[in-house]
Amino acid sequence: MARAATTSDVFNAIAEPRRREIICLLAEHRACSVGELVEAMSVEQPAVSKHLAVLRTVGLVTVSRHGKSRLYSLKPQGLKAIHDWASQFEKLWSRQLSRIKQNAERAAGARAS
Amino acid sequence: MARAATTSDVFNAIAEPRRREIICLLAEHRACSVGELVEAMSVEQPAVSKHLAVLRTVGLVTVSRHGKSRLYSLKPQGLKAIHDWASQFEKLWSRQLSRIKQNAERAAGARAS
DNA sequence: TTGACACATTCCAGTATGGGCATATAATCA
DNA sequence: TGATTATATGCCCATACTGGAATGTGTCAA
Repeated sequence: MARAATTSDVFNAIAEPRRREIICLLAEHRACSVGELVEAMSVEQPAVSKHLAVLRTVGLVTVSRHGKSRLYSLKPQGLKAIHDWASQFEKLWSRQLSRIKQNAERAAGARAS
Repeated sequence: MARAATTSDVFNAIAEPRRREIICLLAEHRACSVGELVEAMSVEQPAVSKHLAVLRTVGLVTVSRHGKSRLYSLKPQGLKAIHDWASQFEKLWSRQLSRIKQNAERAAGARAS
């Protein structure tokens, strides 16, 4: 079997750095045309269009036509899925972080005494 | 240019479903040997070892030798990075969700009157 | 209708993947 | 030491990806 399709789910879709960049740009500005994205990123137009197609098929963006151009906007619910998945492990990293902190404080105390 | 390496960052590493499964298993049990993972998942041992190698290179797991077997355990900080990235968009999806809810309530009110 | 513009799509090349299989390596035991 | 167990690694194949170049498609203006 080969690597899963980028369009198979949100996890695969956001693995690509350019697509995460697009997501950030769409989050900052309410909606962007393809041309605006091309200008903001340093990527050729066909590449941007392809990335947008991936994001569209996994439901992370929507399109609307406005004259000659198309406006893409973010559909953030898909990102919530990622967030929820990671939240599963929140206790683990906070516990670990507090342990690291405790160790550091204990070490500092030992040095002071 | 080709697709980014699975080992290039945490986002690419967790794109693969088996690797997410391994992460969940390691979160449930404190630590697992390769054999335990092989048994829990329905994947051959070499495949599991390769997935673990990917997770190791991106820093999501650590290994320790215990006799003949090796115990893998989760290093959850890497997952915090994912969580933090997604948190960036939290306002957007909560806003959208409340809007959807409002619309639903308004529609229900219109039907009632 | 023709031309120009904004995007989308197709084809190509180079690369890397994930699983299966065989095999190498490390550690324990008789 | 030799055998066995527990993993890791190397090789192969089919698959899929990303970017570039060229081309198709839809919309607007004159």
